[in-house]
Amino acid sequence: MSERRRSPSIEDVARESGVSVATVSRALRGLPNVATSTRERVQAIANELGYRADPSAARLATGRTNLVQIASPTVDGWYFSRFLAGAIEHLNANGYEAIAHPLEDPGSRDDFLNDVGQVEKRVDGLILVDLNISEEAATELSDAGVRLVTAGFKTAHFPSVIVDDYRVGYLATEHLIELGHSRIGLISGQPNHPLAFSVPGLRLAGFTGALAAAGLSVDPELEQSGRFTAEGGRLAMERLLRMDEPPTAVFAMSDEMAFGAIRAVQDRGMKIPKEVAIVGVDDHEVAEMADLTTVRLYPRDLGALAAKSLLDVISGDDDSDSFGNPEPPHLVVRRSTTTVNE
Amino acid sequence: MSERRRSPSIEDVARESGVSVATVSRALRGLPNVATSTRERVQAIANELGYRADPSAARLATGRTNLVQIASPTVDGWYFSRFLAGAIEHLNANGYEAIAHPLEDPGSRDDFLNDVGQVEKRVDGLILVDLNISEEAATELSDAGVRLVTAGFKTAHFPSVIVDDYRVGYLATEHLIELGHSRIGLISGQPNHPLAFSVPGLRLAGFTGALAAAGLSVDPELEQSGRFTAEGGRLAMERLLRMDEPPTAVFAMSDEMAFGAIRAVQDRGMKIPKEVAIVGVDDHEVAEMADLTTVRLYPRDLGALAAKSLLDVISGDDDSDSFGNPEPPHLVVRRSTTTVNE
DNA sequence: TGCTGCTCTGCAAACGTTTGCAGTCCTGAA
DNA sequence: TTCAGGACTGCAAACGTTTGCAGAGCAGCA
Repeated sequence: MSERRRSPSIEDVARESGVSVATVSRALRGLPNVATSTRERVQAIANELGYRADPSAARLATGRTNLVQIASPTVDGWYFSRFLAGAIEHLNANGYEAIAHPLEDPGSRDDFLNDVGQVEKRVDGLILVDLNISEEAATELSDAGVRLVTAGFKTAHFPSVIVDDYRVGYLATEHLIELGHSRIGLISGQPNHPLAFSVPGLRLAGFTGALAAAGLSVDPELEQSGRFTAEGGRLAMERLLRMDEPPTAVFAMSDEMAFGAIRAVQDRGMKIPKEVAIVGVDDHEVAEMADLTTVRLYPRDLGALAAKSLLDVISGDDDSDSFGNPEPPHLVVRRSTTTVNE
Repeated sequence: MSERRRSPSIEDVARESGVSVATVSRALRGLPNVATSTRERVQAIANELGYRADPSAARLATGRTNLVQIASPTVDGWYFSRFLAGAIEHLNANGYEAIAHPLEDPGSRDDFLNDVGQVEKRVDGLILVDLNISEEAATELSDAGVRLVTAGFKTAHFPSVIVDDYRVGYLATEHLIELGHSRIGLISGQPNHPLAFSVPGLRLAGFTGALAAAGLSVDPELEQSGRFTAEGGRLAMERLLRMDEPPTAVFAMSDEMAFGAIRAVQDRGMKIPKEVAIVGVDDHEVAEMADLTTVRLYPRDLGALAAKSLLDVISGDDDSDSFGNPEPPHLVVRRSTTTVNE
């Protein structure tokens, strides 16, 4: 059993180098007004002793934690995991650690909302991704002085970084309409909680918007929830195909659901895109292999941008409420909708 | 601009309820030896004031952070994001927050190794997943008193939670051999850093082990790196197919690489499994849709198990070095290797 | 020489908890 | 009636930093 030796404190460094703790603190943090000679000596001793400032003590003294929390519906979805990766990379590069905080079930969302006012003491900032928050909650957060950036939706109080999900729905649907389809199915996901996933609503709006622009009516029966999973997409597509008058094209709100949908179509022995055309969203790595037409998103970039924005807010230069938004979503046409541009 | 009011401290609660801060602290944390009446009064006041103990101060006083760090090669890979999800869920359910810390590039790995000794002051525990760490580094960590659980590999010093990656390679390869293949390609990933991804080596060992058991020799030319991405898998497969004597079957170390490989085969106009059989690893959601034979893993369960183990270690009941391991990997046969069991 | 102002350093007060120790009060038994 | 001991509470010392303020020393200038 190896001994658990107490790690050196700032006092040890001070004693060893014959200066006060204040000077050590200043020397090590690169503050001005410390003689070069002392600074070097202190650094040497600190190095030798393997000293690092205790984060808890520093946090207590400064009120800054160098911690950022990222709350998202999930941590393992295609979109969110990439968002996380982009955000964390940027945060780590700037000396912050990232607390990943998925809010999968309504229970954890309630918990989260309950002590959302305490967030300010736990972390320096918060990134809320694709989680609708009520205006009251936003006000409370704002009053509590929480540094917050939202991603994927907007509030009145905080800067946000968004993807134009109306456009996503519009582009996909417009594409299908241009190909001559008029009976278009929708595989969506469902919001259900005060802190609900905000994306489906916007994509739905884009979907109906495109239909309306083309003078087409929407048939509510043609919308099926796929719960944003491949399996859910497959089941949704099966329901659509079983209808008396099935759609000739389908817009799935995510590639994963589209994959499931493709499978359901193939299992019925039907041909894509001849009998059913399918378009997804994301441009999942597998989409290319599956020849899936899709609306490409850039979650990793978005995460990085959200992180950057938050750090700006934290450091005080939050002059503008809107930060440069990333590459807008755009359509990538493949063979799941057309055989033309091979 | 809304006012930034200072949040109430324990002193405010104490004054308001006419007791000392010590009593407040004890009352709120449910410690014994506080009269029920006082406890209730204090709780009421605390509630009314919206008081929550400042985590930084509590951490400084107790030395416990209620923070756990999870270091993994990536945060957005299929496997790792699910591992994370499982681990975080368990941690959050037990009052811990999780710091996600990807170590994508060698630079960040070096940084990580450098102040790995300081980990103990930042968090209560550390989960290291699929990152080979040298025995010296492990010793250093152990000496520093770091609570650590490794996942995906073992060290002499810490409990671990593992998936039998030798078995993964063996099962996949054995399956191909049983189907009559003798010239089997391998799409792998490459380790390159002291803190390297440890999985490929074991799967490779299982691969060669199975070949050896069948009296087959290994042709080093048949191993191509796919860098654990779909695109990489596709390129690797293209290289294999261009060989003078291409393999009749391929074992890809991940489903994503297998997807790319499938695509490469199809682009050549070749048939799966007739001309090339393919087996992957993971049982990615899309694998079923792609009819990909694969070795199924349970990363989410593994993450939860790792978290559980770490919490056991933290709370002191780390009697055993090995914790129940999760469901072992097993083969899921689909049509990318055989048309028989349709 | 005397004064101003700058550079460097130290003192000590926060920051907001937790917890060992000691004290007070009270109940019940001898 | 006395005393032991238990239940409850408070005092004050940590925990390890950061930072406002003031002082010491010194150089430059009048």
